[in-house]
Amino acid sequence: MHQPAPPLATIAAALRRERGRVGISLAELARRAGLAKSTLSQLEAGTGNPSIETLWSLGVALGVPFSRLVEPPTAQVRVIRAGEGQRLEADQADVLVKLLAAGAQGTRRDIYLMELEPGQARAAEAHIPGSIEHLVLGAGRLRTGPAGEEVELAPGDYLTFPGDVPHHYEALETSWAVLVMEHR
Amino acid sequence: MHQPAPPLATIAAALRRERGRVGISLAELARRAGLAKSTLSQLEAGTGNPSIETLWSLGVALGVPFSRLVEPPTAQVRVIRAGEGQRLEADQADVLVKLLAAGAQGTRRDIYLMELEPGQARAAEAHIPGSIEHLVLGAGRLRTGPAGEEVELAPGDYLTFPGDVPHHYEALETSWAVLVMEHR
DNA sequence: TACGGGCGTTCGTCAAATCGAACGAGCAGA
DNA sequence: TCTGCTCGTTCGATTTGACGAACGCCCGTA
Repeated sequence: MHQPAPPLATIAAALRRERGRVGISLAELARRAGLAKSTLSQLEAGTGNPSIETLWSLGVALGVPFSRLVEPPTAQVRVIRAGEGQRLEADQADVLVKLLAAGAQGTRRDIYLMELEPGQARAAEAHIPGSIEHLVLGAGRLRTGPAGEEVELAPGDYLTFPGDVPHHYEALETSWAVLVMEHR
Repeated sequence: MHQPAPPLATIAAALRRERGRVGISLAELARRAGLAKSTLSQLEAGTGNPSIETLWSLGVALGVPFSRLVEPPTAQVRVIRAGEGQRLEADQADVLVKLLAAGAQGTRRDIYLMELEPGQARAAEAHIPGSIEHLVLGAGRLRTGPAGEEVELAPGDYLTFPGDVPHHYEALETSWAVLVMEHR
């Protein structure tokens, strides 16, 4: 898998953008980050290849997570696979998954409503790396989680776990849940 | 705001982990990334402070997004039981809002659990422009929506509407709902 | 007009990251 | 055993990123 963009220009743009958002001068940011003005000046000019520690301290000073500075601004077009919601629906008879709101290009979350009938445990494949699942049980009883770390949920319970490892769903009663899939 | 972890050791661990996942040798990875073996060896040992380009090429060679290498292993399994969790400051007595998952600065969605007692209608100010609210009712009956376009919801119902206009919440019974706030 | 202060850039120096080569270890096969 | 290969580490040489100082610039103000 190829990464989309060379980060040099991206970082320069991100620094200018985030610094403008905070509303401080280049010199002020350099002070807060503990860097030399010259270093920051070159970074914002697109010249130079900062070390991790340098960029990290800038992230801290700007109050933004690290990835904000290296990844292209609008969460690069990680296409939400059109069939992803329906595929789950198709291959298991006693699970119904409804896509409530698809994250448009550039957003990072899909919202599903999942209805499950009691039956044997269902295994789910690992999703794309970096995805996270958030789940709130609406009704019923549900045993779910990453393989080996399953948890039993009651209505109103909230569970989050990485979606990029194999995990299980097992409805102990007829259940439904809200599932928020968070992509990277 | 402070970032959680010093990235030096995190990177070393991430490199070993991801390389093991791909199943290639240190020398092979160095070859694919176009780096000297010695450089990679020191990085995996925790010594050194790689430049962005160096770490980027490793990300490409490993086929993982960049942030995978610098941020601590993001998600673990976490459960918030129906009664647990820290409640947010409620501006009205008969509403409880619980933040289940905050979008770490820069992400675009927060997940809330909202509990409402029946009472008079509650008006919400308009949020920041571009925000969208998604709501799935878990139990009870809730009448909500933008002013003038309120809809009555039953358990399992899903409603979405712009959050940047004034809107109302009115619980007809004791209710709870999952609220996903989508920003920007 | 001259002054002080902050701004962002440029230049020379130094420390450090990267490189290339050599090393010992492990392993397969003749 | 000996050969040939790959692995991962260590050690000088060199490129290069980070620093500090100086520069020109723009504003308020005396």
